Amino acid sequence: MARTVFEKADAVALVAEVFRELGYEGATLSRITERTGLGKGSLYHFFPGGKEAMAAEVLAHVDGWFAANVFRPLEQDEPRLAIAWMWNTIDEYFRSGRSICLVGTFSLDATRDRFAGAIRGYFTRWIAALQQALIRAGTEAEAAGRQAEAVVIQLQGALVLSRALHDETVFARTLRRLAAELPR
Amino acid sequence: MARTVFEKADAVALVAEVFRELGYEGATLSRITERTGLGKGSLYHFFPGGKEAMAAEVLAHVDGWFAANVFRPLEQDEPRLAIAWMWNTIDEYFRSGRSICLVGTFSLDATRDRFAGAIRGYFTRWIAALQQALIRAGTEAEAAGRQAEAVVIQLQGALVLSRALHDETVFARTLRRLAAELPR
DNA sequence: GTCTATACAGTGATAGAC
DNA sequence: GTCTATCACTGTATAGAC
Repeated sequence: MARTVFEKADAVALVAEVFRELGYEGATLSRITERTGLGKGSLYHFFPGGKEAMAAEVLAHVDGWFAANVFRPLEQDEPRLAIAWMWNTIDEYFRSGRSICLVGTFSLDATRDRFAGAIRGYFTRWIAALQQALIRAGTEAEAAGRQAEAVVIQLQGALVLSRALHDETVFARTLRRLAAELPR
Repeated sequence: MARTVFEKADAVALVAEVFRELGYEGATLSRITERTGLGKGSLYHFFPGGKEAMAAEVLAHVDGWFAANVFRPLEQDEPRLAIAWMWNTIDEYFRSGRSICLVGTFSLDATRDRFAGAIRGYFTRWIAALQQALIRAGTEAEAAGRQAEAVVIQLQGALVLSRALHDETVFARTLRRLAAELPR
């Protein structure tokens, strides 16, 4: 059988998907091995810190992706454009609700305490970035804060409900509703 | 050491709390034993079906509680009164966001597939009950459906964010915002 | 970098004494 | 009903060959 050689970046992306689907506790090493095709040897070569290091790197990877594709545009680009861009990016990223938010999953059980800093950082930056964009688009500061928080809440909630009902239309519908409520 | 004798109802309530805090995979038998004070002997006496039966009964218990305290009032009582009652009940139940939704937690990882029916039933009945109340309060049917779904989404999302940020005010703020948007 | 073999604690579950 | 002892198995992690 042909050996497949991975780079670390590939490994992180593959492992991320397993954590996303199964949660931290549900993602056992054997399931990670089985779903990624990476043997234990490879996994511990890439992540000498073991399972906790895998999850930490995966969180950092997700945060980096959002920083580049969502947070920075909101912070720096033309605000209405960045907000419109966010709806599309988010819809693609969560595959219209079929995939879910790894950070959200980690928030709900005791995994939160293991990665408290990374989890808090992700959400606070998202809310702050969106608030700034709204302010620059002409919204009053306090209202912008409330609105930004409400958007993140509804995205997370829509992911929960989408998955609970096996119904992708929930997420798409929520995105459309939010887009209509915010400055365009 | 004094032996404490439990009834099954006590056992279900105690076990529920462990699943809520740790999730299905995180709630190992030893952690359940340690946090409830119930030995394995007692647990398997109450739940011959093992861990999966524990979670199933816990889900049924949660559903029963919501049926009595949230769904039936929405379905049968004066709608504006039932909606006002819901905000208070929910706030207490989730201890203002410090506690989270067991059904929501189970929705996000592979646990969903284990209890798909119970999970879907809980959310569909909640949304349908709220939609009916809104219709009886004078809202047009389709708008009532959208609004009911949005409320459940935002409650779930607020629980995620509350926990992620260690910030209870998120949940309280969301409840107030929702209460202001719905008929009173 | 990937594999195999292996350590050893922890997993869900059962049986029998009280 | 509750306890203790124990089962077979899976959990994370490590070591060494290639």
